[in-house]
Amino acid sequence: MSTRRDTAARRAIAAELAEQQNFRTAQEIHADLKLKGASASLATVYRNLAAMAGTGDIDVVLKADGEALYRHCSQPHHHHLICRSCGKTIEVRSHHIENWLEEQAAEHNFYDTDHRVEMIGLCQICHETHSS
Amino acid sequence: MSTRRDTAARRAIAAELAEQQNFRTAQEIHADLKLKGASASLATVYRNLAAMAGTGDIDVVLKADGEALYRHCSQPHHHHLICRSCGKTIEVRSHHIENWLEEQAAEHNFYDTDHRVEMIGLCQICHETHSS
DNA sequence: CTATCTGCAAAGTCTTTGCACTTTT
DNA sequence: AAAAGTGCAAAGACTTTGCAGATAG
Repeated sequence: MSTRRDTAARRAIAAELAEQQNFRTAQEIHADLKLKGASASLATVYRNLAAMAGTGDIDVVLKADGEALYRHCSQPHHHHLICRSCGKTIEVRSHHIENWLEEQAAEHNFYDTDHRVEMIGLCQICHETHSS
Repeated sequence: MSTRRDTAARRAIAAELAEQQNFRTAQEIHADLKLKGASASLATVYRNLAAMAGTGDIDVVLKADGEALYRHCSQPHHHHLICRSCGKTIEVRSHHIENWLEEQAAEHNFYDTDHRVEMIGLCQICHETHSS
């Protein structure tokens, strides 16, 4: 699982990730593949996602309950604004933030730093729905 | 478990959290309590931590593998710089960041937002150790 | 043909829950 | 006593792993 052969399962998983814009759980990806006929076992989905995440091919974040969310690695460096109800994600970016983060790391003598900024809330639509 | 009675278990858990500065897992807290004689069942530890986190009495973050880390609620709002090797945590804070985050949320019409900023890297000590 | 990958099912972790019993109030 | 908390063990959810069979190179 360290190397990366071009298998049907891996292709299907990669395709599924490429097709969807939002973060998905391994379970969802597995279910979607099954629906589309291009099934792969849950174990295989996990193994491939882990491999892809390991090589940096895909992004991973953790939901509030600890479940992992995967998404195909995108664009330049950025962060997320996530709706806690519908899961909609908006990418945000700012040089200010990046700079500040790097300054902090340097100031405290940290090396090989990486960071993650996540904001969760209710998007307008869900907010309106909930308050009805 | 919604209200908060003054029980031995809750006191022991709160004391344990107050005593330690770093983030601990529920399992660790449970083990430590057992060692100190002031044991409480794992289920009780979880129930109390959940209750305390719910009322905002303690902070919760998720480890990379999804396990929850708890820590007695500290100071004002802040974020963390964590050593990926030894786990040392440094708290960082900045009005700039907070403001920027709020602006972003507002700009995208998000409500009831919360956010988390985490930086991980190697602290100086671990960096030196690793490169030997 | 050999190294890998996949499926399946069993096993592991962390966490939650049902229920009878105990402690608070 | 009534209400809330606790322990224990069973149950859940997500993820990992062992192993035989299938597949890529």
